[in-house]
Amino acid sequence: MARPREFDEARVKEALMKVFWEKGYEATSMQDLVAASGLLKGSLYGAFGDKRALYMIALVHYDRTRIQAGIDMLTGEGSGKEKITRLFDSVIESARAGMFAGGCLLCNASVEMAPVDSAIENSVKGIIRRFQTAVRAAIESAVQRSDEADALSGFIISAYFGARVLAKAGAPLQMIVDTRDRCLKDLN
Amino acid sequence: MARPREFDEARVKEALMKVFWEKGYEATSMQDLVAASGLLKGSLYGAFGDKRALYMIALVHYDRTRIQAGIDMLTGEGSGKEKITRLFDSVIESARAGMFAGGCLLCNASVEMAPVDSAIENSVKGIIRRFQTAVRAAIESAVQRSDEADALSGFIISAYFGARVLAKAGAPLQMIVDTRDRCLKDLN
DNA sequence: GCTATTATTGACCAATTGGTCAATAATTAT
DNA sequence: ATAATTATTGACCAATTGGTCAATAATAGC
Repeated sequence: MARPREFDEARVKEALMKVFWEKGYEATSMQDLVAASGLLKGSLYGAFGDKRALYMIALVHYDRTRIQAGIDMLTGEGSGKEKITRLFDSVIESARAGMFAGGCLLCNASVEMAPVDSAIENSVKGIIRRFQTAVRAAIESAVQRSDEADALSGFIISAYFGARVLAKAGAPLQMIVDTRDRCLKDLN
Repeated sequence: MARPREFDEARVKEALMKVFWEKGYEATSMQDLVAASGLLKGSLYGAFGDKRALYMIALVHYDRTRIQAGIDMLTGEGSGKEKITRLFDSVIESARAGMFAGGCLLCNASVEMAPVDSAIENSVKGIIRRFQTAVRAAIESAVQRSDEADALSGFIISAYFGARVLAKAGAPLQMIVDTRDRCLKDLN
């Protein structure tokens, strides 16, 4: 009944996300998004909305791909200790690789956008909640008393976020390794 | 031999810092800095340099005031456990207060500026090093084997950064409390 | 008082910002 | 074929961006 879209929505979302991921919200211009997506400004507005809406879409896409991949890592097989190890090893790996300066979009959004955009804040909080729930489930069997899992999961999220920030700052890799090891200490 | 400055340098630096602290680099305009400092653009440029230089000055000022205050907390009297407690309690306190959205300028700079400005990156790394050294010194006597202090200090910095990010995102206060408690666990 | 030096001022700049819109194109249902 | 609907296009916009500069003002040394 109407003219069909010429672009692949998933591919465009991925492209938009990568720009915000690497540069942050404010440092990203509509020109950057136009260049990365292959769409023209008018099309971006027509299809998705303004810059804020694009950022929100990017965050949701990050959640559904990268965060979900992390949660899958925590949900798969292996002991709780192995799962948390994998989680931090992915940080170490990407820090070692260097190059891509994005870090973790969820962290970035927490620092840059959550304090100034309540819709983003709510979204970020929801993602953190889901993330923590997955961590809790992963360690529930790896901990002595199961009520420890609650507090431990919050703490692990903190350490994870901190490690991501340190990695982005270019701090010594050893700090991240130490963070991982300390998080694993009481797990089995 | 020349016309004297009409402004109080320390006061201006404090004002500049607060703007960058609250809004970040990109979201801060020269107009914001002009308004906050009371100086005109030309004076800011003449006295300090361009926007990047102003940010650097703000970061150094943050180091010499806020970070130093944190280090002083770690250097004063009390057990290692008490010192680390104080450190995290300051996060909890400012998270509870809400209102001021700045979080920790060092964290913010790690996320926003370190990856795109090598001068800032170096400065951030230096501050983190000093911070970690102070934490190590604070816990050296609070730990069983003194070689633990090395790894533990890196981990505590991670947890601290993570707590700051979670606080800024508006995550549940309980997560930060849990982070603190877990960091204190092996200290005495 | 004059000179040299530096600070302050505000007008000014090109470039870029996020965003709009009317014209055109490509569909489907009739 | 035509009408209705939606997508694409690129020119266009006012506002703001970071930054410059010549004129003026205030000081210290002579």
